[in-house]
Order: sequence, then structure tokens, then C-alpha cells
Amino acid sequence: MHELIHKNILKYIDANDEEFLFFTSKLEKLHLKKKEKLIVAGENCKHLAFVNSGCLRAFISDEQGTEHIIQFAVENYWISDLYGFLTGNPAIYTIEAIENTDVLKISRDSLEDVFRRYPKFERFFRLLIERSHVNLQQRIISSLSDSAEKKYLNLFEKQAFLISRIPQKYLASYLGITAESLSRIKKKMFKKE
Amino acid sequence: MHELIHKNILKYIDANDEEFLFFTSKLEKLHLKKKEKLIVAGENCKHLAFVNSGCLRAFISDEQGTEHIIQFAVENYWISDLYGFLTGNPAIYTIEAIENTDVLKISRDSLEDVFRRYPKFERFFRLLIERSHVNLQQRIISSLSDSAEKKYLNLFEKQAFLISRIPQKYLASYLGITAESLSRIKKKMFKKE
DNA sequence: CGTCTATTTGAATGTACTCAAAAGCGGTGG
DNA sequence: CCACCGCTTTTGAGTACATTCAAATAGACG
Repeated sequence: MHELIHKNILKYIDANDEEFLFFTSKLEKLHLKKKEKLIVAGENCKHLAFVNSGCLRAFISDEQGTEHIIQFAVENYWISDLYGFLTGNPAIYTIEAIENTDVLKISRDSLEDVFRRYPKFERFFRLLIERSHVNLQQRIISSLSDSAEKKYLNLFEKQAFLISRIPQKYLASYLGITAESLSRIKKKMFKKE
Repeated sequence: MHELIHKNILKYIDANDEEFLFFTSKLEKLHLKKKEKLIVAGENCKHLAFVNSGCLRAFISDEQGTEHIIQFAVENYWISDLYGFLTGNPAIYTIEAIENTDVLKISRDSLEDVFRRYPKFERFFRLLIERSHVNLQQRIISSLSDSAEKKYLNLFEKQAFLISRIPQKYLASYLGITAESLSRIKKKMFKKE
């Protein structure tokens, strides 16, 4: 049940069984059916979540009601509304299951307990956020400099596992373009080959 | 000389004089003239930098030679090529002074020394990166959902101090639009008022 | 004052958008 | 197993917004 998250943590820090058990004792299991929500924008976000199986999307809705996807999370990914989680303010994002999904979640308070008892976990989360930070920066670069077509190609090259798995309309939203545009881009790409 | 950075750190953690002195003993002072570079893309990035006075910009150049600004840093801001700093790989960004600028920088090794001796600094940097992370997410949301005009308005509302201080062409680059478009947006905004 | 760079303006172009409709696909119930 | 319904994807036509390229104006700095 905790194999995946165990491996995930060992990628970043050396935790022995005692430390790891203390950490996992703080985890809560949660199953989400397709379309069910982990976090709803405007509500409190007290947890970080680790995806054991399935797939989630984090998105916001703008004034026109258009959804904008910030992040996907498949197996072995962490996800949360970091803003709400860190500040205690209402969440900005809604996080919803694209498939039936199993997550493990940990509350802010529990995480602080872990940090106090085993400071090396502080390091773990720092590394986690650092990685995520680098990803975000690369996404901004792409959004600033790439055409829609290039953005899709990037997705193809770097995150192909998402393309086969996630409905196009969500991919389009993630790329910041309309579903129609994405459809046309694909058509154009196949013609070239 | 270290007042500003002292205050900056106290915003996040309680550090006593001994702890703070150990930290500052690791800092190196550096003065950059306008146009001089702190970090050059492709080279090693071994330092984090704190801006004591002046202003820097972090940017990348794409295949067409167009520059894209990722981040500005004025007094009291931290800046680095986080990717290079964290991974040891060549830096992605070039960081250049927009004005004559004084920075304090700390190497990765020194930072690790500080973390080992005083783990609370690990917390400090985690909080720093978390904050930065939230900012990046909000920037991605804006780049996905806002028109060029809205992006400029956001800048006006949330970071007005940048507008008065930074050349328009850099602001345009930061917003992901051309200098010509930004000029037209401003014109249009003034007509409305 | 003169030079160099930044900003503004104009005209033509292009990319992605909107709205509308058709086609495709998946799941459900008879 | 097939027929139907709802949702996703594709296609088409017209439009809007930002871009490019070029030139004029304004500003900064030695």
C-alpha cells in the first residue's frame, strides 16, 4: 500500500523504516471516482496529496467560466493547492479526478509533526518543491516563447504519457489553447509526416 | 551592510545573532554595473543571490535570438538560476543588471554548511521557494487566461513598482508580448480614462 | 550637440479565436 | 447486440488580437 510513496521518498532522502513508518502513520487514504473532487476552490486546503493510481487535474475557472488547467498528476506525483496549503487562505484551484484515483494525503499539521520529529523530511519537501519550481519555470518559458504548435510538440516529447491518457480538451486547456485549435494543430502535424 | 538580508530572514524564521552571523560569514559581496552579468546561460551557477540595491533581470534567448524575461529582482529579492543551482547542470538563464546593483551571494556548498549547522535555515529556504512557487503559478494562470491588456493591468495593480523603474521593452518581454503591442496597450488604456 | 537606443505609430499579415454544425466515440439500457 | 444519447473531436467560415516590418519621434547619455 505504501510501496510507491516509499520509493518516491527514497529518491530524495535516506529514510530508515522507523522514520518512514512515522511518516506513513500520518497518511490518510482516499478514493476518488472520476469527476469527484479532492479540493474545491474557495474552500480550505489542508492537505498535500500523493497519487497512488489514477489521474487528477488542478484547474481554475475564470470570469467567463473557462477552465484553465495548471497541473496534471498521475501515479507517483504530488499535488495540492500550494497557495492555500501554505497560507491557510481559501484554495485557488479545484482538483478533480480524471480517472478513478487513489491518493494518500497528509495534513499540514501532520507534516509539521513529521518535520519536528525528523527534520530530514523538511529536506524532502524542499527538494520536492524545488523540482516543481523548475518545472513551472520551464512552463512559463514555453508559454512566453512558443507557438501553440511548439507547445504541443513539447508535450509530445517531454510528457507523452499524458497525451495517450488525457482527453484532448484538457490537454488544450493545459496548453492554454482551445480544443478546436489543438485539433487543427494535430491535423497539420500529421500532414507534415 | 547586512541589515536588509537580516530583516528578510527574520520574516521567515527566528534566527539569533550567532546563527545569523554564521550565515552572513558565508556571504560574498558583489557589485554589478548596469548591463553586467551575474550568471551567464550555459555556465555553472553555484550561487544564490540577494539584491541589496539595484535591479536584475533573468532571461533566456530562444532560437530566433529573442529574449524572454523570467523574473525581475529588486532590493530585498532573491534570485538565481534555480535549475542550474540545484542540479549542477549549466544554467538556463542569464541574469543581468538593469541598474547598478549590489548583491550578496552564497554558494551551494556554503548553504549546505549552514543547513547542517543550523537546520532552521533549511526551513527558511523551503519557505522562500514555496513563496516563489506560488508566484510562478499565478503567473502561469495569467499567461493562460489573460489577454495582453489584462496582463499589463495585473502588473499595474500588483507590481506597480516595476512599471516606474523598468524599461518598457523589458516589461513587454516579461509579459510575453512585443514592445510595440505594449505601447499600443498603454495608449488604449489612457484613452479609456 | 550628436549619437544611440527606446518608444511610438502605421500598414499589412498571421495565428488562434469564436460560433456553428457535422462527425466520431463511448457508455447505457432495451 | 444494437440503437440511442451525450459528450468529445473535427471541420468550416468569419473575426479579433497581436505580430512583423518599416519609419518617425522621443529620450538618455556621453
